[in-house]
Amino acid sequence: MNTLTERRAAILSLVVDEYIRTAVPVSSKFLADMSELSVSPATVRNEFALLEANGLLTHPHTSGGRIPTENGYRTYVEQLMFEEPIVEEERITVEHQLHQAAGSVDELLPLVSTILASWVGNVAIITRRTEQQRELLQVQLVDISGDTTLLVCVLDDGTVKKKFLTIYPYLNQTLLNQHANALNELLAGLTSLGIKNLVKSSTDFELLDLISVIADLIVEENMSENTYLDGIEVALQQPEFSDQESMLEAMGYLSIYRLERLINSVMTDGRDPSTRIVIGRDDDENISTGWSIVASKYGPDTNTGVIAVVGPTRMAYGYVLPRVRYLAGLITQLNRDLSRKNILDGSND
Amino acid sequence: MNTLTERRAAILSLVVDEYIRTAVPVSSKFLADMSELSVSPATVRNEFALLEANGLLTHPHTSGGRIPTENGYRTYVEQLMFEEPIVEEERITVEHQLHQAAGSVDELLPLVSTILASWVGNVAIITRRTEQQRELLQVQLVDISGDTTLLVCVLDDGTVKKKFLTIYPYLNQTLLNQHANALNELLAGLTSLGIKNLVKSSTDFELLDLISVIADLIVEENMSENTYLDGIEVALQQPEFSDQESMLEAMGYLSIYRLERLINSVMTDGRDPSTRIVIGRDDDENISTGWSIVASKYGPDTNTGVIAVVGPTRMAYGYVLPRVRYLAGLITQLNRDLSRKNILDGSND
DNA sequence: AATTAGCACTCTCTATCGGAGAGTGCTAAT
DNA sequence: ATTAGCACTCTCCGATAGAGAGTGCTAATT
Repeated sequence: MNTLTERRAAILSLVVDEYIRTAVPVSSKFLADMSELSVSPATVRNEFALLEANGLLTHPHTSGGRIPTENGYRTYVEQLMFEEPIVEEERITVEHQLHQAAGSVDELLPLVSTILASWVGNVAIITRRTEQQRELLQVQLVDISGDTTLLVCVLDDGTVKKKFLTIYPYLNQTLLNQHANALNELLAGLTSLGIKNLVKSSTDFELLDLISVIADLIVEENMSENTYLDGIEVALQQPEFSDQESMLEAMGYLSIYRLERLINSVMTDGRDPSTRIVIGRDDDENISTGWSIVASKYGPDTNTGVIAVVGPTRMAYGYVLPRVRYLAGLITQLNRDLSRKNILDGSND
Repeated sequence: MNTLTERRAAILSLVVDEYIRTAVPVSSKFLADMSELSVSPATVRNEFALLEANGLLTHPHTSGGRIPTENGYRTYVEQLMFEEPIVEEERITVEHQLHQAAGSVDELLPLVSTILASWVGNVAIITRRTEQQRELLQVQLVDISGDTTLLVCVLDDGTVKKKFLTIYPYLNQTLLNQHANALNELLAGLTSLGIKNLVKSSTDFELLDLISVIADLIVEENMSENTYLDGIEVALQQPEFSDQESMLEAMGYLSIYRLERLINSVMTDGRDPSTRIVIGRDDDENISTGWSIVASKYGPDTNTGVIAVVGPTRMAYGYVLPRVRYLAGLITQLNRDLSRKNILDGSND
């Protein structure tokens, strides 16, 4: 195994940069002509050969220039990549767009996913963990029809959860209101866990079943409400998907269900960093060959959610990474602002 | 203009059927070899020439067989098409799948769109009109944080609508409950129109602004909640979209926002039939060349919503139409069952 | 008068060929 | 260690040719 000399690293870096930019294999002549290297094509070719021996470059056919291998991309990302800084103008644009969704997380996250997707020209996905510590603010029971009652729970982040119930014997709205009042007195301010503990501690409540239903409903994960995906169309314009077959395959790969599982498994495999780049078929991940993920956890908790970009391995990592990280920080900040506001308000009561 | 003799009609029908099936231009020899016609290729060619003169057929290049024009498809659909009956087995499968979503319309419609899409191999879309006559069942006001209050409205079909408000001066939860009780006494059982009339009739209510907000919120159209789309992936597998460009163009065309407007405009242009087939660029519609729509209104009201299939003009109309109609009827029936139940339950009180 | 056989014609499709161009690997010279 | 030189490989592109499919038209047939 040869060492990665400085010049060799520079050449690898240039090949990756150029291939990412143009999607065309990079030739020795092209690199030699660049002022930065001031060596002849033959020298570059020698370095090519060594980089290829190290498994960092390859060439699709004998006379067609070099492209990075997956390991080449990994080396590039870990050691060589220049992170394209976010210029003031970009920052202003993003924050301007986000102003429209200052209200709640429900509005914030889909907007951020759209912004990220169009920013980096790839698929953007944001998953959100259901906050286990959310508190129940209010319960409501509404008589819809003779045998259908609607249970409505409002949580402290403004989320509204509902569930249709069938309650025997029939309870009219007046009775339902009485029950709801009793439930509110008992449960308001509790988390799902708190409610469950309450249930455990004593069994002489009326409506015990209903209380359990509420505890479950609060923490129910509903993927379509907690995962936001955007950018499929723009991602599919890349030359990687220039024929119908690869395009359909990509569409299948980019299904929100698959990606949601994938992203979460990548970020919850015990590694600590809040930001990860997974390139191609990694040993211990079930990512497909040809695909990469740039993912970052966002807060305020270590477990709040993940924001990620998914695209072909030929991805502008140096451009994508800072932007994913930046938006993750922005979401964290906005979340923190919201919850701090709640705490302050609470102490005012 | 020549008349459409019986044999000429049969030939047109066979060409359309065959082209729909294979996406390959149909030759005179092929039709002559079919037992049904028992004429020579030369005769078929003569008929071809006449059909072409009438603008019902065309040929993409001199020696490549005939394909239908948009007018050819229209004549086929209006006069010649055989409607493929739904066999018992299909019916059972569909009704079995729908059993899972007996609960509410929210669960029913996305499932139906998925079923329809995979059934006909094209994009299926279902739009739902917000029912203007829905009654408000209950209002809730929840204190989220010092300057944010959540308004929650439950409607008589089980829909829950919410809206964040900023109320000055600050009202704590006890005060909010009092207001909510007052609002419920005043507004429960009213439609949006009823509430607006109430507002008009007298102006001495407290919280007049809030009442207006509620009236608006009840009838607020939220497209993403009321439109269901499925089948893009399966539709894009058709040979019409065999290159990246046409595929991307199709993806743009199949955007849920465009289609939602399109479908509704097609079905609300004053024509009476509950089922329509629009083929290609029609004079008075803004459908694109190459695309067709098979749409049907569903009930129980004349205005409840539309279920439709969208795909290339080379669409199996005889297969799609009965299935769209069948599912429209099925939705109507299920809706009717639901509302009848409500009426019966109401009279029992 | 309608139908059909016959035939020349057109156009597509596919394979093949060849040359230009790009890029490489290797060797020998610097 | 670097580089000039050169033979070699492979792609890309256009031209060419032949097969095949299908047509339009004319003249013969029913």
